[in-house]
This record gives sequence, C-alpha cells and structure tokens, in this order.
Amino acid sequence: MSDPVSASQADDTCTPVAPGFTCGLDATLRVISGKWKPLILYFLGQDGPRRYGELRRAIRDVSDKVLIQQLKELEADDLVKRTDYREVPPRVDYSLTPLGRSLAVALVPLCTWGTENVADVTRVFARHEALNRKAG
Amino acid sequence: MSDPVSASQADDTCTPVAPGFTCGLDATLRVISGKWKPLILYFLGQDGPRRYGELRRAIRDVSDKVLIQQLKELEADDLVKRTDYREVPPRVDYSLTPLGRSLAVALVPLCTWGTENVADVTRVFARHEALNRKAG
DNA sequence: ACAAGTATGCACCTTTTGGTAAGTACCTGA
DNA sequence: TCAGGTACTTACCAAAAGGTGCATACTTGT
Repeated sequence: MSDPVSASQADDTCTPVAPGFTCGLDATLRVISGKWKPLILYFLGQDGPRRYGELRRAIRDVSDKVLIQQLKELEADDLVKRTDYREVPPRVDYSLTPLGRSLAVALVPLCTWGTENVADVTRVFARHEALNRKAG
Repeated sequence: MSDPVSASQADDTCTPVAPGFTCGLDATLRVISGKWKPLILYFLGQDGPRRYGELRRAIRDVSDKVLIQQLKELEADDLVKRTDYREVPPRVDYSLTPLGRSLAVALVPLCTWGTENVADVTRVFARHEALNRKAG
C-alpha cells in the first residue's frame, strides 16, 4: 500500500491512478495550484478569449509578474492557449484549450458552493480577522 | 465596477456576491487553500470519521505540524468537527460538518477530472521536470 | 526496563510564492 | 513632446507556507 489516500474503496472518483499521483484530486490540484489559476480558468471559461490587459483588469489585485507567470504555466500545462497576433503595439489573447475547458467546467461546483455559502464563509473570516488583530 | 472578476454575466455561478469576495469561486478558494485541505476534505467525505493517526498515514507525505494545523483551520471554518474522547492514551477523531460535506461533494468533479486526465497531467509534468533538470 | 504508539506543541529553518518597481520597444492622442 | 497604452521581463525582497526534530504524558506490548 503506497497510496497517499489509501485505496480500499471501489468507486472511480478516487482511484489508485497513475504513478506519482495518489488520486485524481491530487493530479488536479497540482495543475491548478497558484493563487490566481482557478480564477483565470474560470474567467476564461465564462467569457471566452481575453486579451492580456482585460484579464489583468478583470482579476483585480494580481500583479503583471504573477499573472504572466501563471498564464505561462497554464499554457505549458496545455490548459490555456496563447495567441500572439504579432502586431505592434502588441496584441495577444488567451483562451482555453479543450482540456482547460473541461477543467473550467469541473470548477463550476466550487463556484456554486462559494456562492451558496458566502454567508458562512464571511462569518468565519470575520472571526479569523478579529482573532488575528488580538494576537498580532 | 469593483469586482475582480467583472460581472457582466447573468448566470448565478459567478455572481457579484458578498463584500470582500469577488465571486463564489474566490470565497471557496480562501477556505480550501492549504496544501492538504482538499485531500483531507475529500478523504473524510469518502471514508467517514477518521482518527488522527489514520489521516496521517492515509495522506502520505504530510507532516504532523501541517496536518494538525490544517485540521484546526478546517475546524475553525466549520468544515470539520473534532471529537476528543478524552481517553488516555489520546483518542480523537475528525469528521465533516454538513458544510464540509457539501464542499466535499463539490470537490468530486475535480477528482473525476484528474482521474480522467491523468495521462495528460502526467505528460506535462514529465516535461516540466525534464526542463527543470536542464535549467536547475 | 524500553521501544512504540497516541495526539499534539514548539522552535527553528528552508522553500515557495507572490509582490514592487523598474525597464523595453513601439504606438497613439493631446 | 510627453503622457499613456500595449505585453511583457528582470532584479530584488517580504511574507507565507511548509518541513524537521524534539518534547510531552501516558499506555501497551516485549
């Protein structure tokens, strides 16, 4: 038994899977880890191809460096396609690959969950911050 | 327009939501960010209440410090319930709250996605590591 | 008596991640 | 001519996240 999530169950949602990955979820997490990646995927999934600048403005608070970096990683992971129109001034846009599109779909339930439970989430976060202020 | 993910769409999967959160996905991400949290939630969702030690062995490669820490955060966020039987030697177990259970359900598509696409994920990761060795 | 297991806590350190601020090369509009 | 927009890149730095190893207090098995 060398699986991280021990495999004693028979359903196919969390099976042994491939070498190096403990289960499907593990594989997915490796690909979407990065502060803004799920948001990028989801956003591209909702609104189709976007120019760099649009993404930048849409995903508020992200810095150029990190946005570019995460876009590059997503591109390397074949989730996002970069199209450079080789114009001057530069024009580039980003869209989802088929693989990326399917991932974006899988993200929908998380978004829904968040929407349905913002009240709870907000409440616990308020408490966190109150505690942080007391402690420092 | 002050939303990170600009809200020009009418569906309810990614709506304006609450102050401080850009969209439902954003809210969810705040709660599950932590290297092992999705795995913990998913694992508890699959196999019901688990003793600390079982989790520890199931989620291979996690250290005590971090596992305890993430369990505490999940507990503070009302996703996980800790039950201390006050026995000696210590016996404690962890289970999902109703909120946690609903989140675990929302994680299922990600797991499925990972399972269905391990081949692709494995391939890109192999490439990454090859490149990292060349660069270092 | 001693190792091992139980569920943690703590100090310390490294790695990873993300952010800031500057620069590039070119264009457009005032 | 000068600010501002395009899509980045780079060097440097701070914070966050995670890992290591030791300690606790008590029990069970050898």
